[in-house]
Amino acid sequence: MISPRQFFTEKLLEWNRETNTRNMPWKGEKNPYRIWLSEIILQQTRVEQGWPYYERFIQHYPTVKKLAAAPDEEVFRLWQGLGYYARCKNMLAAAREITATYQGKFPDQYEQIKALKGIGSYTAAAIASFAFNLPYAVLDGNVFRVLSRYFGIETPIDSTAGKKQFGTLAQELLPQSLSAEYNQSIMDFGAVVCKPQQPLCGECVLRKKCVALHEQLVPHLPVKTKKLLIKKRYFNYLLVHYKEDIYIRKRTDSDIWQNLHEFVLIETAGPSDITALQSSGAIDPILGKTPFEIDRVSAPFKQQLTHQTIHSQFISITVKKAPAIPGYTLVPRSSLNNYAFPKTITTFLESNHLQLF
DNA sequence: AAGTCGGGGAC
DNA sequence: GTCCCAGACTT
Repeated sequence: MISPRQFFTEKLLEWNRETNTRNMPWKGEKNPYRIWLSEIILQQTRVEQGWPYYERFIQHYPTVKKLAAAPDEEVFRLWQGLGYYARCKNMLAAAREITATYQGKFPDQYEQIKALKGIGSYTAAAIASFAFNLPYAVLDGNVFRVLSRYFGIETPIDSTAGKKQFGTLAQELLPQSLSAEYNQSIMDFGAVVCKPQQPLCGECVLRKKCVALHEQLVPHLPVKTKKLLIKKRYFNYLLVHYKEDIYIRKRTDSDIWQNLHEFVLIETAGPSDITALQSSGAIDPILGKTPFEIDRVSAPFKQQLTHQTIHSQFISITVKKAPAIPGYTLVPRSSLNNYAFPKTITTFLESNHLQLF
């Protein structure tokens, strides 16, 4: 009698060879730089969303040295719209580390790979196995889901105990000589068959021994404990025009959108308008006594983030003298396409055809 | 151990 | 609205 574990591994590999038709530009790739780039882009990101970004980055930066030599702002512009911008910053740091320390040759040992910025246990295992055939099992959202269902494990995957338990199991299941193929198989299987919603249990090659299916636990697995708390925030953006220039700054606080740019921000606890902003004295510390003229006020914009709902509006004003606004700099409006902005701002800009009112 | 970091697609 | 995606880092 074949054990559940052996059944699992063999059926998975068989499914990959005979049934799996999932195709991606980096599949079968052996160039560690390309594998790394795809893994960074795809962290918490759907394949369909990351795909065009991957193509663009490979075109602009065919080697890690090219990426390392690129100006920060240019790279952030390419990353614009993809989210989780710390990935971009860490990616650049890693590219420069690889260039400086390893002469541009991607390190081929797990510990060296994992020591690079932005590379955690998942990405290190992915690079180690795909590029170098090292026996490290990947543990991502797909793997958690497939393992928890097939083995009927109810330990929360977002707990320390869960990560340890699933990590140990995943490593034990890995066929050491087939790490690349196996890792690819289990992730594709989780994405195509053992999906989060409406998994294809009817045609699943593991169904005979799937604990969750037999105990009707499929919709309840995997278990997560943390619940999401979503805050509402209200951003009032002043588009302060001086001649052909406008004020912007780079966000640096420990907050969302680090390293992206924005216009003059007044955050309020609730919905506000220009009259309320003036009477509350919120504008004084920014413009001082500089007289200004209100040109136009935009419709409200809403953007849903994982932990926050951002309500924003854009207020266009003109000044005849250029005040010193702390933290902000004047740049030509025509140069705005050289800077990376958050989605809510690019959406606003595009809705106005870059006319800024 | 818990919080936080984007944007988008499926339901 | 909800969930979650080829996770990692900070506090």
